Amino acid sequence: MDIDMIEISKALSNETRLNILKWLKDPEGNFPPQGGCLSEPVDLKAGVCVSSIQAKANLSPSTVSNYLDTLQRAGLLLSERHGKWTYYRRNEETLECLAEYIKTEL
Amino acid sequence: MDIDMIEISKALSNETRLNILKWLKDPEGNFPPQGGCLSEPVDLKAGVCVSSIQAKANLSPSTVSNYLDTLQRAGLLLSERHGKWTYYRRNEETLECLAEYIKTEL
DNA sequence: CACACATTTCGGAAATTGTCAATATGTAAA
DNA sequence: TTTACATATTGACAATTTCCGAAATGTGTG
Repeated sequence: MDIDMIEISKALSNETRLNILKWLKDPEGNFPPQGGCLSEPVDLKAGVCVSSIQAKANLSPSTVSNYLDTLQRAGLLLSERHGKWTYYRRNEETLECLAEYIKTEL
Repeated sequence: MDIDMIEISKALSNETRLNILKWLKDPEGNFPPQGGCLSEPVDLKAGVCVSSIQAKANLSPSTVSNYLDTLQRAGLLLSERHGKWTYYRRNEETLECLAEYIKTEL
């Protein structure tokens, strides 16, 4: 796993994006149940849908969609589409690598 | 010690600034001896002067001066003036806090 | 198929950043 | 004090980023 430190730093240098990452650390505590796709085994383990994040961030859907894309391109989030919804969750692996990179490489 | 994650991320989201931080991890290996102030006990422990960093970064003095200021305001570098020279060195404390913050808070 | 809804993409205005040359400041040496 | 050099600040302009509304795309439902 290699870290693109520039992309990651850019992704982290915005308060809302930083908050999204923190919120997703505790989806049950920060978001309503994700009941969108009842027939699929989609629960909070799969992540949180864009509209829930958008409601909490209080920004336009397009902005939030962009932010999530930025975070995903940096490798900090993973997404999974189920029906109409895209569920985003943290990519803990990258977060761990990032902490390790800062400790050893930077 | 509290971490301003946004300021730090902005400071890190530039290749040259990232390189400066890495270069300063091994001043002896990356820079010539800093002999500017012979009467003072200034060696590489105090850091590396702006012109040495500027030569290595291959950017204008003003740009490098700016970058160093950005890194210092983010708490990632410390500076010490000795005579005509300003010596910059890493602030290991902040780097450690940053790794810790990412591991536990983010 | 046609509709409604979740999300993404596009286009653009405003704000920020990158970078330099020119200028200013601080300090040592002559 | 005059000069020379190291660094910092300022002003300018290009490039990038932020953020929105509008339009486009994808998908389940009637």
